[in-house]
Amino acid sequence: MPKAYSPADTEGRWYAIWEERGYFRAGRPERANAPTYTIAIPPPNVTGTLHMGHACRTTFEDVLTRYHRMRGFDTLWIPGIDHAGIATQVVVERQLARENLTRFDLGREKFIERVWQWKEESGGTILRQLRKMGASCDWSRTKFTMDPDLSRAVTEAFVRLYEEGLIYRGTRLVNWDVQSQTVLSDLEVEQEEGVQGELFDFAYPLADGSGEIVVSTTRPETMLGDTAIAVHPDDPRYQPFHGKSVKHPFVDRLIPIICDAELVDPKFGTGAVKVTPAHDWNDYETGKRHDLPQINILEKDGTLNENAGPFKGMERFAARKAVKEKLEELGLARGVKKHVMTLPRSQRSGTVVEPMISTQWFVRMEPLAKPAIEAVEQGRIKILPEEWVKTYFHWLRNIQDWCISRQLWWGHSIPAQHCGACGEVHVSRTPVDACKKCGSTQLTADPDVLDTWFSSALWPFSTLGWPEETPDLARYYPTQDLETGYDILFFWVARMIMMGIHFMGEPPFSRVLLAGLVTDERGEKMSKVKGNVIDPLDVIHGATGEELVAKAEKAGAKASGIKYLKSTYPNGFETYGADALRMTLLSYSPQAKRIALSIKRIEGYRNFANKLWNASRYALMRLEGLDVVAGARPTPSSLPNRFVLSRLAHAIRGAREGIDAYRLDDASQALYHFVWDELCDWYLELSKPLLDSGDESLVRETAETLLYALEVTLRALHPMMPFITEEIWQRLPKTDAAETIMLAPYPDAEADALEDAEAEASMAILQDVISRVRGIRAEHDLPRAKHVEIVVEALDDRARKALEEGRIFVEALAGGTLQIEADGKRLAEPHAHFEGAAVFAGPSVRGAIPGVIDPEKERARLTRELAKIEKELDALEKKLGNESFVARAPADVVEKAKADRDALAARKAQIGASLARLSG
RNA sequence: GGGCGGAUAGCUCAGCGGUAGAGCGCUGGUUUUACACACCGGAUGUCGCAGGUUCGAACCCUGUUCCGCCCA
Repeated sequence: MPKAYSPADTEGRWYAIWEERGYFRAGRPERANAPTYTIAIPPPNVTGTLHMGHACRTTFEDVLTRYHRMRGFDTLWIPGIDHAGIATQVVVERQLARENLTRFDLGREKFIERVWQWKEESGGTILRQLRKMGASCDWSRTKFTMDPDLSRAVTEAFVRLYEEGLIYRGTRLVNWDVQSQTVLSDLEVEQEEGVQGELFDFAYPLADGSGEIVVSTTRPETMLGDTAIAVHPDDPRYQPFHGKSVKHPFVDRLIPIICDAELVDPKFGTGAVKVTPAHDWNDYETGKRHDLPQINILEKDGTLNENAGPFKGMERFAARKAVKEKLEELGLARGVKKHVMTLPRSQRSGTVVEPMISTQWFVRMEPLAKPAIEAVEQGRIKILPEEWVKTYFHWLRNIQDWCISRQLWWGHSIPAQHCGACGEVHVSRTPVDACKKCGSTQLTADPDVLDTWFSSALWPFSTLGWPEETPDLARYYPTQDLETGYDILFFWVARMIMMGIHFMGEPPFSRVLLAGLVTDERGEKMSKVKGNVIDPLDVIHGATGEELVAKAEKAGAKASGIKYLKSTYPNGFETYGADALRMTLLSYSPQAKRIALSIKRIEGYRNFANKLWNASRYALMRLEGLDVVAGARPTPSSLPNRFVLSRLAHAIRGAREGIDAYRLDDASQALYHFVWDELCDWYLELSKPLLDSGDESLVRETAETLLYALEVTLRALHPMMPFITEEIWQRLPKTDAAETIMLAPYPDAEADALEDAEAEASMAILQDVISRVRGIRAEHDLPRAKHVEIVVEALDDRARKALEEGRIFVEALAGGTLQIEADGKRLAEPHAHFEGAAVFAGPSVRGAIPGVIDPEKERARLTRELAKIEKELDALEKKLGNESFVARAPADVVEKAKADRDALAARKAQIGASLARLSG
């Protein structure tokens, strides 16, 4: 075995074997009667490449999947990709642009062909990358949302919802993305807060020439669509204006002055508000209240239409400028103020979204939301961490209808036809030949496609074959856990719950597990421009500083981003490996909304992998020629062997409880702590004197326990660190016939380990003595080679037994000869009996090391120790001096305080006396 | 404007009613044949601020300041 673990030599090899041997597949015959455990992957975009968010998802889901697989479940992790409407269309359009073509040059059909061609060639790179993370998906069931079967599911769902009156076509104000030239749902509009803008004031002259009314706007061009001026009915300033009209300065139109207490805040601006029902949400509602005309002034591309009169054909922002200038010219401008505002931007294109009146398809959400709320209220779905439940309820209880049509080419067609003769709309699974109302054959297919999230909402059952009643659907629906980032709780999770309940009659999963977003170590969102994107593959495989910079530059990072990159990671990344990255991602609390990924932390887990590797190396070296195999649990007699099996039980319990409670941070921590601080730092060291003891049965027992504990630990760790655990496990001699650790059973704290409180308590005493002796060695610069005599006295029976039984361990680990005192005579006055002795006092043992001290250093050490003891003792005495505490606190708490106080007092006396002797 | 969350060791964070924890960093020592990606020691905190509840508060309550995010 090499001295250091090399992930590069291990990971690819094992993954290929696992995949080739079909270990990831669900439906293994021997598990035909086993309970199922299913997770549907949050399908990444077909255009996507692996980023830390995916790495995070993949790790969490893989841990859950592997854990359940090892526990014997028939485990299915369904992989797949999303067609990602706008994103994909943009990628292919950009490609066309390089050939000086637009999608319109190709035409719809040819364009779609081109997208498919792109998809076949370079789509789904990410699925290959997920394998690098170790994802144990059942690749034989990989789905794509545009596959024929999934498209059929979309059509079926649409038609059924339409027939049930839950999908309708409506004309109303919608969010329009002028760049992508499509409508967006509310969720796809992001509010950019704190934008420095300006408030422009201008005057409308009254039609009767009796004066003017001044209004304010951040979007002057919208005045071309104004159809009212609103004032507050109670505002005395505008009493004389009630019932009057103003004259529009650019288009031939009289605009009424109306009173509206809801829209107008008399304290804001001039107290008079221009009303543009066709381009503003509040104004739209106001318009409906007052039956105002809706005048649309925009074309789909954001230029102004014929309703804009002289401004027709201008781009919206150019028009804004032109309108202002023209108002200046006319003497109607009334000044400009700075104004902080919120801008709605398209999540996809980033452009400022324009509210516009349009005819679109909508899903009526309220009836669907109700059961989705109940499912969580009744506990049929559990959302973790629980703090998200409130957010979930709040959104669903205030839900708006969902605009599902998109004016794109790439996506699922809306299964509707429009009659050119009578206007009748037909929605059907297969197209009709003639209009059912008028018989006309002038039917055109609805040109729109569906919101990508519509198909995603069906994902947990469409991937299993719905609407066909397939065996997979019967066996694996509902799934168990759904794990994803909290950012798509509404976009995806809530909609899946609604659709799952609606179409399948029961929720699509029983738990929703939400995780935070991965950011850079400063807590800033990773972005190509900022140059702070950490590519999971670079972390896994390693990358030089130059490579990182070159990559960031190619991705379009700003100079400041490059600077950050250079100063933060001057030497790039070493080959940390997938296991280290996985452990790191797991180590963050799921309650944290930010996962500020630190390379140092990854390095720490890389070191951990190496630690595990070397512990195994030690074990295998020591086992050579001993003919032991890992198999049934040993029942050792020696203290360290009992100790390690007991701590192992504790670690397994921690791991299981952590995973079950979706606290993978606790689970990984429990195992990390066990391996490093208990198995390696203590047990391995304790095993050395045992294995060197020459006592055949003791050697055998220890070899068996060592191997056994290691083997169980590897299985416990496997879901988190699949590669290294497999690599080591395969090298261990064992009776287990399993071909792979992947299919070996997950350890159980009761059956596979052995709790032993007695052994733990005794070991704690030995550990205490060893640590104290080591502390004295360090303080007095006593090298390991310097042999010392350790005189100890047990203060109780257990300690006496432990010291007698543990002599060789203390001697080996502390380095010295142990002299156990038969009574307390000499250690009661150590300085009278031991020349130049360093003394120590633990909770159940006191002792001395004669002939070693440097008086100065010893005094310093004892003073420090005494101060610590006194601080604790003071606190306890104060507490016990409080009558209320003794009277009201639970008896066990009081008892413990008393016992602690007595032990501390004894230690204080011992240390205090030594210190006094030294100083005197 | 409404809602949610955070403020704990130099940094990143865990703990959420019974004497303050981890990793990294800092620091002294060690080539002890598993591991220097290591080992053995050490130092480090008015747990944002102010009140309250309690025998006891980092933890519960109220207020307050700053910082995030979400929704309007």
